[in-house]
Amino acid sequence: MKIGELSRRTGVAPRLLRYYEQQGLIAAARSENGYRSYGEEDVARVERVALLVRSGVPTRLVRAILDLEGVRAPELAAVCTRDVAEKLAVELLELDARISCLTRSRETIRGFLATTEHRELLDASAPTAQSPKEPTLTSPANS
DNA sequence: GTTCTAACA
DNA sequence: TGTTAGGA
Repeated sequence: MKIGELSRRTGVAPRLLRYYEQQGLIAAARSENGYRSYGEEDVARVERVALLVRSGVPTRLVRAILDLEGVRAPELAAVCTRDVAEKLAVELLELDARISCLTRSRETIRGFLATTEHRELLDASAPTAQSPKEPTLTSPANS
């Protein structure tokens, strides 16, 4: 499929799709006319990238995460440089800090809403709640 | 009409 | 990112 269709199916603007490609987050084959050509798998890939980015993960980390998932063989992981490992450890710390921050914010909001007369809005998919086409989270391991 | 690259405000 | 230019 071409970029237009991928854009419609993922809700990600063509402009952004090209940007993600520049950042090495997604790869696209090229057809004879020079147009980017995507496969079905790319739909999920893009949704995943988009979710990661929307979650506040810097593109540079998104790239790292995606690359890491590609390295399944323990033999390869074993050769991870000390330098690389230390950088990843730092990312992990920053990620934990953000998750904690977001978790506290969520509880604060949830707690407040539960106190109001609009508690029903806490029901997962409330009619008015805006949650259009949320991709079903991540692909690999996801709760 | 859709897509491409490059570049500016 | 939006958008415009100049092509294919």
